[in-house]
Amino acid sequence: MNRTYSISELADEFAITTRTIRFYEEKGYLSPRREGTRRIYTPADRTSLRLILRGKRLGLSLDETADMIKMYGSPRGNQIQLEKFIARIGEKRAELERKRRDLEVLMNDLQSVEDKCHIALAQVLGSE
Amino acid sequence: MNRTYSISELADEFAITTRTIRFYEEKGYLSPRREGTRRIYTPADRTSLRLILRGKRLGLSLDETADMIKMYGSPRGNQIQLEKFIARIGEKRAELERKRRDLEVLMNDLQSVEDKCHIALAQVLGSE
DNA sequence: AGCCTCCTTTACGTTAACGTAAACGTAATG
DNA sequence: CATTACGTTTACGTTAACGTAAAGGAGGCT
Repeated sequence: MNRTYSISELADEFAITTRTIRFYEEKGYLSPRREGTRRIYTPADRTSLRLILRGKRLGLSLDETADMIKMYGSPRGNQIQLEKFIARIGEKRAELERKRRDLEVLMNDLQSVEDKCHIALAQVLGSE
Repeated sequence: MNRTYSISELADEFAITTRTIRFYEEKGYLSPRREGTRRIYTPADRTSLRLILRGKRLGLSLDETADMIKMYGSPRGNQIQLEKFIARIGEKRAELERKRRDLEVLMNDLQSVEDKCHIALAQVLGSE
């Protein structure tokens, strides 16, 4: 069942506003078909939106995210082009790797703060 | 050796501008001491800056990052306060967990694109 | 018919996070 | 002693990513 979506259905599902969705279209990151004047979104459109929001959560700009989405097609081109493309992917992965390290450090820090909290809590409860 | 840093030393080290550092101070995220009119940064200031930039790379706002940095002191307070604090930490960790999942999905996607590239490359090289 | 709901376009407003320029102080260096 | 390097404050400018309001169309319910 290849159902479709209205703009407010998508907005509700992803907890964003319709303005945001229209904004993404205005900038060229989405292009739903029209039925009369109304926008009709396919599952593919919905996937694009999900990818955009995922990139956003990771601190990527819309342009950066759009670049990555473009990469998702099947790679084509001659040897030179393919090699350049692989290099670009490598850069992106390096960037994401750094994010992952940042994330781990931050989560470790939070963990140790929480540990301290539990110790403090145990002391408070023990001295009553 | 508890050395200190000038503003441009820090700017160079972290590949940002002095304007950025002054902006962080203006917003209250840094407060270096002064020697005459010049700003002098301690290793602790430098650490704060590093934390700010780390948060930024992960897509956190300056306010969010500053909130997290504030958490880093030793936890104090009565039972209620400690429990609320632990709850706040839990929320942050949940948010970071989601980022981590997002990151893994994205990196997997990139990996499979790269795989396709290598296959395409092998075909190009094989058919010459 | 009147109202509600969902949609549309157009357009000005807002916020965070800096950029950029002007105008000036101070200290070392050729 | 003039230039160069580094620092300062003040203030207006910019960009991304939407928010918000106005004004209206199309279909359905009562």
